Parts: sequence; C-alpha cells; structure tokens
Amino acid sequence: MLKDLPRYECLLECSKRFPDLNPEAASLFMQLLRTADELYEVKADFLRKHNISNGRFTVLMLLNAAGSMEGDADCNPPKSPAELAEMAGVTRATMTGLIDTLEKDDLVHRESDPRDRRAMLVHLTGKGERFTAEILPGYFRQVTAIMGPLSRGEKMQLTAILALVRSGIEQASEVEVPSGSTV
Amino acid sequence: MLKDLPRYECLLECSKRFPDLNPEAASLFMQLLRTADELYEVKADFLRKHNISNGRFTVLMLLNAAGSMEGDADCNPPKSPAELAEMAGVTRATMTGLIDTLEKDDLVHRESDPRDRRAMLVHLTGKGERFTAEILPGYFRQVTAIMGPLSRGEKMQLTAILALVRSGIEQASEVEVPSGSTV
DNA sequence: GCCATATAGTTAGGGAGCTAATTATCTTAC
DNA sequence: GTAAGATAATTAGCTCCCTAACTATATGGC
Repeated sequence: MLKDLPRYECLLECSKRFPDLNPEAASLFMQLLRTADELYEVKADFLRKHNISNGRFTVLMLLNAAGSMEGDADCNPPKSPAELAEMAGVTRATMTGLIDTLEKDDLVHRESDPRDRRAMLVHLTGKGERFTAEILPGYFRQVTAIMGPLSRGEKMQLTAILALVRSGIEQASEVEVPSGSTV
Repeated sequence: MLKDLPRYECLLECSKRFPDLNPEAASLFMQLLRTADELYEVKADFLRKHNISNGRFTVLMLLNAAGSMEGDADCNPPKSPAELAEMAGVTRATMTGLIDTLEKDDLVHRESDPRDRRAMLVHLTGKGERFTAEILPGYFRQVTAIMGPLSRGEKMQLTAILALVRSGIEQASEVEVPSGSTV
C-alpha cells in the first residue's frame, strides 16, 4: 500500500492540520514499510520463478535449517506442525494447509509421533532436500546483491538503528490508543 | 513469516554449506523484513481498533491528503478509482472492492464523471471526513512514538541507508535468477 | 463515418492467512 | 480409575488481495 510516498513538503503541510503528525517520524515509517515491501517483492519474484509460495518456502527453510550441522547423524530432526507454526509465526491452522500442499508435492512427509498419538512429525523428503539445495544458492546470491551497496559500517549502523526502532515499537504498543470511533 | 530470526552463528554455520550465503547480508535482510512486519502489526492493531482494513484506510488517507491545502476552494478534488489504485499500489479490481465497502459504510461517495462516461469520481462524504479527522491524530501519535528513540542523526542515517538498500534492490532485480528447478 | 485499439470500471474465481469450532489424545486431581 | 481441563491437528468459513475476462466508452487512422 502507498506505492508513491508523499513528498516531505506534503507531510509538512499536513502537520499544520494535524499537530500530532511528526513529518520526520512519518516519513521514516513509510520509508521502512516501502523498503521492506520492495524486499518482499524481490523475494516473491524469486519464489514465483520456482513455483512455491512464501509460506511453503519458510517451512522448507525451517526443516532444512537444522541440517546445517552435517556429520551429525540425527542432525535434521523432524518437527511437529505446532513447532513449525511457532517458528514461522503463523497459526497452526495455516501450517496444516502449508504442510498439506508440501506433502502433495512430495517435498515433505508426515508421520505420526510414536510418543504422542495426537502429534505428527514432519520432515523433508529426498525430493524436498534436493529442491532446497538447488534453489537456496540463487536466493542467497540475490540477498547478498541487495545489501551490496552498503559498507560494513553502514550495515552495523542499520542493525543498531533497526534495534532502536523495534524498541520504539515495544514502547508504542504499550501506549493504548484511546478507544476512538469505529466505522 | 519467520518470527524468530536465526541466530548469527546459525547463519555462519549455514554459510559453510552454502558459500553464496553472506551472513551479514542475510541477517540484515531478515531484520529489515522483521522490523517492517512489526511496524505493520502496530498499524494493523490500530486499524482493527477502528474497525477498518489497511486498504480502506489507505483510500481514506489518499482522499483526505489533498484536503491539507485548506483555504483553497477545490482543495479536495475527487479522484478516479484508477488514480487511487495507482497511488495505493493495488489493482483497479481491488480498488473497486475497497470503494464498494467504503461506500457501503457511507465514508466515500461515487459519482460518474461528466466528461468521460466510463469514469467515476470518488470523494469523501461528511462522515468520511469526520472519521479520518478523528482517527488520524492517534495514528500519528503512535508513529511519532515509534520513532522516538532515534536521534536526529540516526533518522538521517536511516533514510540514507534505506535509499542504498533500495538501490541494491534495483540492481538485484536486473540480475536474472537462472531459471532453476520448480516444484 | 467506421473500424481497430486502448482505457475505465466491474465481475468471477483463486490463493494465502486468519479465527472459531471440532475431534482425538494426553495429563492431572481426586 | 475417572472426570475435567489442556493440547495437537484439522476443518469450515472469513477477509484481503490477486489475475483474467468482460462491458461500455473513447480515440485515432483510413
């Protein structure tokens, strides 16, 4: 939303009508959302080329992540849908759907947990492992290219400033909006 | 997606398996997406309290924006759905739906353009103007609070660095991903 | 004037994620 | 042991945005 950000002068002008509008803050807020949206779009383009959705990709990454410690026999332990949902930040209902489609494409496999008959265990199939191994390098190259223009110092600055923004978010969410008018 | 970001050591570990993975770049990429997601969540919470969706809110903002130049008689010119869609960054089909629901709630009004019988003109109703005037101050206060922890210098740094990231995005999208494997 | 093409808005249908409700199983207090 | 409550996964139905196809109108070349 808001593809073309309002010019700064426009924000200044609006701040006359709305004294609560801080032009610098509003401008940064929109720049952050816009930049992230463009990042997301690059990622979405990439995923479209490989015919996989963001949610499914996340699940594959999560199942693959533990596999990084190679040499360890049980380096890639299967995970429950609930764990995956928690890590991915989606509801368990959504995770059920994601696993459904991944299983239909034979990228992951579901089996019931022998120690808890309510629970399931999800793991990558051989096809799933091959698929992630094939697409991840291209993904990582693109991410690296995007951050290419930033110097080492700028990268550190960005990390520090984003942490500040997140601290501001925490504070701001505690401030309750007076329950105002609704539609 | 990816609520809990992987620790840096994990990225380092993964970079052994995937030489294309640059841990600093990947970490920043995820931090940016995560921070923006949290920002978006604050915004979504706010909008939920007022019982309005992000898309509808954007339309109200766009119709209200021009009204900032008060004193000018036709300061708040009605806009066509196509213009609104372009500014909001959604398709015209989506804008049709947004305007439908806003009109149902009597927040905007549609009338046909006398100069082009294909076109429509959308403008805020009195109720729409009152509604935006009531909720915007609270929204702006929250945005201001979020950016509160940043010093003036940090705000300028962030603006500059985000511009760099966007330049990186442009370059990276030109680099074609070799059309690899699909599901 | 008339036809090809472009444009404005809408409709129909799909995908992704959500909440709420349901079913099956586990755990705990008695 | 058993009843009460917690928890795992799923299903049903919702919202939001998308693409593709459609209708009506405008415009420009002949």
